[in-house]
Amino acid sequence: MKVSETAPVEPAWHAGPTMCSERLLLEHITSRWGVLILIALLGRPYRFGELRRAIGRVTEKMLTQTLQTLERDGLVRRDAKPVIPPHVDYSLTDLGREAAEQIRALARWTEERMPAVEKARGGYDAGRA
Amino acid sequence: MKVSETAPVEPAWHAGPTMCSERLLLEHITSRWGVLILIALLGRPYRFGELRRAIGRVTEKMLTQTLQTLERDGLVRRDAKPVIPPHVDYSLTDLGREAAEQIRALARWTEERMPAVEKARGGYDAGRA
DNA sequence: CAGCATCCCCGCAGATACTG
DNA sequence: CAGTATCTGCGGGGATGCTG
Repeated sequence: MKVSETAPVEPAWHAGPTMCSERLLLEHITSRWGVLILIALLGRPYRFGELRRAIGRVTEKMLTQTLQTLERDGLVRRDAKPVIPPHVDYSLTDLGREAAEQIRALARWTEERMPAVEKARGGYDAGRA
Repeated sequence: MKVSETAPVEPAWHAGPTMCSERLLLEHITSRWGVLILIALLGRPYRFGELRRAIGRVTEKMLTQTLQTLERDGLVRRDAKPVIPPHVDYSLTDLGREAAEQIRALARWTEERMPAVEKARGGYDAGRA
């Protein structure tokens, strides 16, 4: 889908067993843990365990998985220092910083507009009861 | 999570059986069909079937479901005219327009940066083979 | 410390059929 | 035309255990 044109929406941008790569990238960025990782790294680089504690309630598996996905997309840089015990730093690439800033803006927007949304939800639910 | 502060990331913003409402809102906006609906409606109002055809490959169920979610969040306005056959118009609220513009910006960003991302993916995959 | 390998569950998307 | 209702699968994500 060329979102540069507003409408009509070109099909096949999105779904199916073969989801297109743009849609996949968007999926990665806006994913549950992707959002939090990007925003955290916008502050400063983090080590693995440190990031885990900072985010909270994320399993090692999901953190690893998401970090790998973001690294593969070129958004996160993985810097493994060959020492014992292992020391791995994660930081944003320039590309990642761009993405992170956009997603942070969106996250902030949801915070700002949450009262309005909550009100709308209340009204909607009331109209059905 | 207060994303206004960059780090550390406050836990419990996100996951669990009880996902917080901000996170839910973000989920709705960035969802598979949510993105496409918002972007389409940014162009002009649509009728149900018209929207269905414009987006393509979306089942009635998912379109209905996503529209209801977005309506409940106060992003989409549903205008049902009491005629036979039924005639229902969907359009963006002011809140919805704000969200849609942000998501369109993000979608456009993914398009612009896709070459760089593809390149990064190639490099990453090459390094493992 | 920073992962990888497995198992397992339930939630959401798709398919299908029906209705005001 | 614009939905609702029900069934089913499959895979994302959590829990747990192991490793260099």
